[in-house]
Amino acid sequence: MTASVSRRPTLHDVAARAGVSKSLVSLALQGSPKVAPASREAILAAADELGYRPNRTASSLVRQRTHTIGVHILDLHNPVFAEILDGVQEAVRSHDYSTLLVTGNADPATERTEITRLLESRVEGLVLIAHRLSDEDLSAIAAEVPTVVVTWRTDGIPGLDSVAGDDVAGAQLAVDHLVALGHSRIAHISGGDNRIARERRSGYEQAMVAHGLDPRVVDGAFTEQGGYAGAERAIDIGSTALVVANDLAAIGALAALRARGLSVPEDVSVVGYDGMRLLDSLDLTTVAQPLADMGRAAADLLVDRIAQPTKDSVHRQVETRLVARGSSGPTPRH
Amino acid sequence: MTASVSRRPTLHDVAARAGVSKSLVSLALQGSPKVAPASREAILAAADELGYRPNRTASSLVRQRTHTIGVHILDLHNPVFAEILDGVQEAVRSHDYSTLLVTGNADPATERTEITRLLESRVEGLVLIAHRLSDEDLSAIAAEVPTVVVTWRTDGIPGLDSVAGDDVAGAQLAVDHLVALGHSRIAHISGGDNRIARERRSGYEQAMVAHGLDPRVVDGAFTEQGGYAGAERAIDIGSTALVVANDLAAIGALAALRARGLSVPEDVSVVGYDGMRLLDSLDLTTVAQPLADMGRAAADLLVDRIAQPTKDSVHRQVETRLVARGSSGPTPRH
DNA sequence: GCTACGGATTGGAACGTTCCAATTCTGAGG
DNA sequence: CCTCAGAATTGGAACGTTCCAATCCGTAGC
Repeated sequence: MTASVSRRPTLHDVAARAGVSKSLVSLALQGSPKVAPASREAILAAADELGYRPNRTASSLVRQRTHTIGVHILDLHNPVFAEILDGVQEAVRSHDYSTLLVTGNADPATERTEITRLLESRVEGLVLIAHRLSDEDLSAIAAEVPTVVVTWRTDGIPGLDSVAGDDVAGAQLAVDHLVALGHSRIAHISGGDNRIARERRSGYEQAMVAHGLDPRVVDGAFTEQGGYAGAERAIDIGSTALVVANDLAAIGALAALRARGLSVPEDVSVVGYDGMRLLDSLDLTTVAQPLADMGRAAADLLVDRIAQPTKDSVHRQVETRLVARGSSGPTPRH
Repeated sequence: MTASVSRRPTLHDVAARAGVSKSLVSLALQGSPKVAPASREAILAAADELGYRPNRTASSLVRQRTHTIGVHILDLHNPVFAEILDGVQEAVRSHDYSTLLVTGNADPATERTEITRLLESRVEGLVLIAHRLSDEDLSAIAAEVPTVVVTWRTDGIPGLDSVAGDDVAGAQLAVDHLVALGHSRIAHISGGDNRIARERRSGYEQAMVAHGLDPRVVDGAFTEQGGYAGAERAIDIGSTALVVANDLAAIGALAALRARGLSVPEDVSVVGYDGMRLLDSLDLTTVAQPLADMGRAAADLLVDRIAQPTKDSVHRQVETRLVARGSSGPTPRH
C-alpha cells in the first residue's frame, strides 16, 4: 500500500516502514555487525513485507564494481561450447562473480554488438568461447578489459590470455590412429577458412606427409551440413577414412555415409574432433579435449588477470587425446 | 592523458575535451537534432579519442528502464533449448530489447539464485525456457515482473503467459505412427517425474488404450543416460518399438540398442520427441515442435505483457507433428 | 552530576547518466 | 540600435545505492 501506483520499493521505503534511516537499512542488509539486533530484525521484517529487492544497477554504480564477468559463446547450438561454459561458470562462481552470457550466433556483426553491450554493462572481465573478431578488435577489447580467449592460442596481444589444445598435434593423433588401423586413403573434411580449421588441417597434412601418404583435403565447415557435403566429396574420391574438422561435422558425415548405403566402420572410418559428450552415445571416435577443464582454466586465468591487469600474457595449453570408439576400424579388404 | 591512473572516461571527460557541457555531450551521443553540427562533430571526435564508452548502469538507473529481458534456460546442453532461444533472441532484438541469458544447469537452487540476479538487474521481463520452480515461486516472480514460460502450459497465475505444444496429443501421434506400422509391443521410456514427462506419458497411455494395447512404461529421464537405461529395460520386456520422452533420451536409447546388437528399425523402432535439428542427421523419427517459433511467440507475448502488465493470461499452443525418418519401420516378422 | 567513551545511528556526498527548465547566443525585422 | 524568436547550450536535480564523517545516546567511572 505504498503511495505510488506500483513503484518498486527502495531503501527509502524500507527505512520509512522500519522507522530508521536508509543508511542503517543499507548496513543491515549487508549484514554489518554494527547494527543493533532489534533494528536488524525490524529492518528485515520491513524489507520482507514490502518485497524489497536491491537494485543492482544503483549498487554497482556507486561501488564501481559489478562483480560480473561477461561470456561470449560463438554458437549455442554446438554442445561443445556448453561444456566449456560449464567449467567457466563453476570456476567463476567459486570466485564470487556472476556471469553475463551472450551469443552472436556465429554472426560477426551481432557478435560485436553483443560484446559492446557487455562492455557497457561494465563487466570486469571477458571470456570469449570462440569468436570471429579481427585482431584489431580483439586488441581494442583486451586493452579495455581483462580478456581470455578459449579455443585457440592468441599471442602478442597485451592484456589477453588464452586456453586451447594443440590442434596441429590433435589432428596428427587422428591420422596416426587411422594409419595404425591400416588406412592410407585418409581424407580430411576441413572446417572452412578460420584459424582452428587451418591448424587442424595443417596437422592432418603434416601427419599424412610424415607417413608418406598423399593428403586429400575436401572443403567442409564446422556444421552438420559442412560434414555432410564434405563426406560426399571424400567418398567420391575413394577415401576409406575421414578425419573430420569437428564433432558436429562428423555427425553430418555419418549421415552422408548412411545415405550412400555405406556402413561405419566396415566401409569407411570416421574420426571427429572436440570430444563432446554426445559422441559417447553416438559411438564416434574423436580427438577429445578436456572441455570443462578448459572453461575452468579460462576463468582462473581471468580472475588472475583482473587482480593483476598488466601481467604478461599467458597461454594455457591443454592435452588432447584420441578416444577410440566404434566409428573407426580396420581398412576394408577388397 | 587524463589525470587519474586509468579511470574510464565519463561524459564529463568528453565534455571537457570537446569544450562543452556534459548535457550537450549527452544530447549529441543520443543523436538529438538540436545539437549544432559543429559541436556534434567535436563531441564525437572527443569521445572517440578518449575511447568513451557509455555506462549502461548509470543510464538505466536514471531512465528507470533497462531495455533488457532476462532469459533462463533449464539446460544449455540440450540443443532443443538453444533452438528455442534463437527464436526468442530474434524477436526480442526486433523489439529493441537485449537479453540477459542465464542457466541453472537443471539445479533448482542455482536456478533461483540466477533468476534473482536477473530481477536485481531489473530486467523488464522474463522468459523461462523450462524451469524447476514451484508454483509459489513462479507466482511471486510473475507478480514482480512480466513472465512467460515456454515449454508447458501454465494457467491460473496472474501476470504469466505460456507457450507450448500439446504434449498429450504429441505422444499420441507417436503411438499412432507405430501402430500404423504394425507395432503392438510399444514401450514408453518416461522422462521422470515432472510436468512434461507426465503429460507425454499420459498421452502415450491414452493412445495405447485407445488402440486396445497394453501400456508398458519404463522409467527414464530427459537425458542420454535416462534413455539408455530405459531402453535396456524396454528390450528386456520384449518391446519392438520405443516412444522416448525426448530426443536426447532417444539418442541414448539408440546407443543401448546398438550395444545389444539390435538394429534400428529392423529389430526395434525408435521415436523421439522435440524435433531438434540434429535429429535430421541422425535419421531419427520424432514428434517435432516448431522450436524457433515457440521462442518467437514467447518474446512477442512478453512484449505485449510489458506494454500491458495486467491483461489476462494467455496460453499459446503450437502445433506438433510427427516427422518420420529412418528410425521407425514395420514390425519385425518372426 | 559531569566527562568520556563506545556503540548505534544518521545525513549527505558521490557514482555517471538523463532531462527539464533556464540561460545564452544569433540574427532577422522593425 | 533595439526587440524578439528560435536555436543552441547549460546547470542542476534525480535515479537508488554505498560509505564516510558526524551526531546521538546510554552508561561507566570518577
